[in-house]
Amino acid sequence: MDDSLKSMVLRGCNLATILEQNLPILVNQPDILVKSCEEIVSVFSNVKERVLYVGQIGVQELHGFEIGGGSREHAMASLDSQPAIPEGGSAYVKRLDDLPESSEMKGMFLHDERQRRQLGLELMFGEMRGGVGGDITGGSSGGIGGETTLDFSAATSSQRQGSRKNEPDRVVKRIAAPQGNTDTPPEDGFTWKKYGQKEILGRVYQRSYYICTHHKLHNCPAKKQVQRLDHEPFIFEVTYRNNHTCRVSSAATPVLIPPSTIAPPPPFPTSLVSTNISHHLGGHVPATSSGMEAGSRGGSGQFNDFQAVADMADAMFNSGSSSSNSMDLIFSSMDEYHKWDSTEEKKD
DNA sequence: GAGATTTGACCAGA
DNA sequence: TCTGGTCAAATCTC
Repeated sequence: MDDSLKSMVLRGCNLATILEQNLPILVNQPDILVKSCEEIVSVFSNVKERVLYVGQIGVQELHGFEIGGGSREHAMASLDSQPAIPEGGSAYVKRLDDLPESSEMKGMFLHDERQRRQLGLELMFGEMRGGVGGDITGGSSGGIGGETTLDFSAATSSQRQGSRKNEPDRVVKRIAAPQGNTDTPPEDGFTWKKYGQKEILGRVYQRSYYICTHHKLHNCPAKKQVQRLDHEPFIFEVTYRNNHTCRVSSAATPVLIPPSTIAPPPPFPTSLVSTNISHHLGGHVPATSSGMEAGSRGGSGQFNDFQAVADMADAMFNSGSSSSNSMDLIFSSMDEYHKWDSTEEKKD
């Protein structure tokens, strides 16, 4: 893990600490509370993306959350070693709730169940049943609409317990319902036609079946299934099967694109929210640590930061419709970060 | 009227 | 035989 990544993690921890220490005051100032929560989510989401995309520790660490139907003891398996995956066993990633209370990883995140769910942090540890042997690829983000992707493209059909023979490669994602809307599945940038809905044994909610609307025109074989989770109706489990060949949406979320082909996101800019907290709280914010300072910037760059953060937050948290627009917004915001970073580095 | 959605029936894998 | 996935006719919406 490089220093910038460490500083980002420390920064997220510090923000959480600040939030915790000022919680009694912030409960009466919901606007600031929400902003600070969003910022913490953004920081850790960015860390997650960088880790997964850069591949420094990504897949191995996620494997540490137990793949292979093992016991609770394996849930926090050593990050230094790959857990054993039983032949033909089911694979899943342990839920955050299953992590021991002493877990540092768990301690990094908020303890309140509802808040975690709202922020989508739990999605980083989403439960998964299905195949074995595939890679876990990084989702696009945390927060509302955040997602966890498990790519089983590398798994053989014989390894997929419960799946049918010759079933095409599939990717399972968990996506929070946009704005808490449980009526409509989250958009992913592609256009789908619903061709079936069915009650599934042992499931509370019906599963919906979709096929790419361009399957006739472009002979596109892409399909997806959308299933609401029994215990968390605000979260959809979306199973993608087959790659799109239609290329109907250039801005669509690149579900199946290998992480290695995606440029790592730039370092997340520093926050103004924490500054705002300090301002609003009249100096209740504790002294910054080295981690905070490593990520802090001042001067005119703050306005750009704020604007970019606002844009990104708006795109990530408020967009429930056109994915292309939101993704454009996100990437344009990232471009802004990158430009700003470059200029700052030149100054240094 | 065209396209999307719903829903019951059918098919095939386990 | 059971169950998940798909088909296709009926219905709905624009």
